[in-house]
Amino acid sequence: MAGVGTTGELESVRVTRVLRDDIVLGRRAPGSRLIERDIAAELNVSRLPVREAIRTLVGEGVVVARPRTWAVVREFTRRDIQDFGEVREAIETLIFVFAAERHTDEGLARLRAAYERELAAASAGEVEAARIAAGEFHEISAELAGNDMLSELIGVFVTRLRWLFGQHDDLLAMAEEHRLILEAVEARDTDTLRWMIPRHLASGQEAAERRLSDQAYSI
Amino acid sequence: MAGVGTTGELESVRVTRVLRDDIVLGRRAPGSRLIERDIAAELNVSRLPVREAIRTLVGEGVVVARPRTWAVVREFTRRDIQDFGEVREAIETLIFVFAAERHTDEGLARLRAAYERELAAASAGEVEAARIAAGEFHEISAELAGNDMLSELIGVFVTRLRWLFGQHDDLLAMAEEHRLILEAVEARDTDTLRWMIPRHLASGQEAAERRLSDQAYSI
DNA sequence: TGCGTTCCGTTGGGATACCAAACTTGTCGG
DNA sequence: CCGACAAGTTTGGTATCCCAACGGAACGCA
Repeated sequence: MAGVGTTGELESVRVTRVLRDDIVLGRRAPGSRLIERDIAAELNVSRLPVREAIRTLVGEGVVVARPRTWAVVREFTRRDIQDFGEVREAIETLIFVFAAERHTDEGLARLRAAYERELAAASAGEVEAARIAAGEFHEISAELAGNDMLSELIGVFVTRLRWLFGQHDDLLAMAEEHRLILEAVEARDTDTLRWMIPRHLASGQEAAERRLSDQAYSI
Repeated sequence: MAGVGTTGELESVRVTRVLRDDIVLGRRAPGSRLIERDIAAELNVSRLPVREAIRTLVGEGVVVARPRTWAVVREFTRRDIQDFGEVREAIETLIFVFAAERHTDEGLARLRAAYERELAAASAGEVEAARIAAGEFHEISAELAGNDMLSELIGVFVTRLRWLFGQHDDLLAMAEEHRLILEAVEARDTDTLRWMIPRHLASGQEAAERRLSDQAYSI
């Protein structure tokens, strides 16, 4: 058999990861069909894990499924990105402000480590590694915020986040913004964070919207 | 067979609704087991729709599932309710402020209709009807906010919301608070909303926390 | 008695085969 | 050009079977 013998990992989790990466990395284009049987055959599994994976990705907002037809990779419109940004601004402000108020030394060290991984990868031009580290920066911040619900939310957002980051060209600029956030969190400077976050998001947002109008993903 | 012939509704949707109501209405207690085979037998369906339903409810945050064991109805701790409140404050503020800025006359009329249904039900002592109308008040507000992502979020939150409302005894007080919100939205008075929402949430929050410490749901 | 270990029944994850409902799509006729 | 219709696809669901992993209780040991 194919990838057997890895670990006790559930097939549905594996399939989810494969499909998610396919989508985020652009190997499955927005609008393309996700047909259970075909995917099951490709990955040497039954339709069941594929079904679960598709549900999960619908929950993460990168797949659209209507009853009794195929699901498709979601096509993000300019409007979707704008909506996402509005919500993200509120959530991330909450996260970083709470993180500033509640972080421990141990947690801060992990946050700094993620930033340093991101910076190193960005400097070396390792695009995917930088994006993953950037995602972790956000996830760790949510943990520092000491609010499980925020972590849960970020967990769902992070796929869309990866998609957005995929559109964000200037990795070094993003790392620099994360440095400023890191320092504000360390100094417990919530006032600075409250005006900094919207700006931070705006830069990634603009890049995504620009890219979108170029490639005309929307219908 | 049992409830066949209703409509083209998907079994998984029906099962989800049944389980959700069981949980929110307290017919399935926090901590009680959700065993696929048993539930499937109870509802005369196969295990698949039950599986999907449980996944959905995990997504809505009212069920906890670990791999390869039974799922359980979530036990909310005081901390969970506090975390939820913090996030909800940010999201709902966003919703009502945007609703105030962006609502149409038609939308406002629907919001008022929901409020009036809530008030009527609360006055008549129809608890469940009042709670449903209160939930719709929030959902319609999210629509008025003109941000699909907010609607999506509320859609996920609404089950937990119903659970919280289940702890909220004074239906008339809640309806009165919704009237104040409704008026502020109508007047596009965002400043008032920004300080009103936290107060509105706090009242429901307190009731939930009080009830929790009485019944000692947590471990 | 207190505690770690072993063992067995239970339970979910997955595979396979099959069917019905309904969604797509292409075709034909007005 | 548009709508009705027919054929092919695809999902949702059922029914079974199997296995690995988990939970819990009995057991043995210190």
